Amino acid sequence: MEERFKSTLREYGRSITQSRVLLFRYLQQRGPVTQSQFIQDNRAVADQASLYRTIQLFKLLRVVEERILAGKRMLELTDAYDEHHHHLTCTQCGSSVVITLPDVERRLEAVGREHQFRIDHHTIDLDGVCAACLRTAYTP
Amino acid sequence: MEERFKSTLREYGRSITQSRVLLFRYLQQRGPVTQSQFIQDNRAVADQASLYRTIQLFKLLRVVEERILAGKRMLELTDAYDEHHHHLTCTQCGSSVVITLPDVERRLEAVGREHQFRIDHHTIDLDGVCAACLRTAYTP
DNA sequence: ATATTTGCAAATCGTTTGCATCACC
DNA sequence: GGTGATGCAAACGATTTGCAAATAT
Repeated sequence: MEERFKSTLREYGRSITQSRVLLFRYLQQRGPVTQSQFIQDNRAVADQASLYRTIQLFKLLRVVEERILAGKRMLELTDAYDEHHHHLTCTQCGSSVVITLPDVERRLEAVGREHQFRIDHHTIDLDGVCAACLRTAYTP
Repeated sequence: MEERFKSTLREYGRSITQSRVLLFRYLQQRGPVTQSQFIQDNRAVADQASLYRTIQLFKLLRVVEERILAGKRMLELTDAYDEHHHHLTCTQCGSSVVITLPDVERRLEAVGREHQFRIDHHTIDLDGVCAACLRTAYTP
């Protein structure tokens, strides 16, 4: 997906700079991340101002999007730069399981058609408590 | 739902103040709203500091939650204080159609069980272009 | 060679806080 | 009457900006 990312930058006349590539790779490896975590983790990669500018650019080019997981606002690569997927997030430990839901998606397409909408994008995310946390929780 | 809201305040030893009730009603009428719009619209109801404190409290008590609709971060009453529903949001005109998806929800319950998660909450939102915008858009 | 991006420092914006006063129970 | 909530003004932190230097095309 890095190639597609570079093509996007080229396509819109943006430079393929070292820090942009590094930040893209960071997002690929890190998965969903809070904005503050993103800034913190990349202090060495670029100046704060540039980090904020990069987030803006990535949002503008739809390389990243915001998403609420277990009540927290996260940044994540969009489907075009990552496998399309959904999250099953544990509100106890914060862990996230990636899931795909092809059947649900087909159903949502149909719902869109029923309302004469052209569906461009959907969000489906689940919050709950994972098996591990359910096992280790306090029992009276 | 206002009664339930008041009970919640009572339950947690919080006062049922005039401004809290007014802000709750505002959210009921307004539906999803950006935080800045919320602040703007309620300058007359309470001081900025109180408005921010109210948002914090409402989030803490899970009266409101954040949600991303058509890429924008919105505040909205949670299901406990509003009918459980989902959004079909038009990215052109910003209009939002409320939909319910009982069959999809049943399916997601099952997905949770398959992963041994206890699902507490889910987010399903659709973005696209509504019939009206599709009709009125520029055609070459 | 030119255009874009970066770093730095300063400015700005939204949000939070302390404290005295006010409203609710 | 006592506790919790509010308004005000000041403080704070996160985000943005202008501009000169650096990097990419």
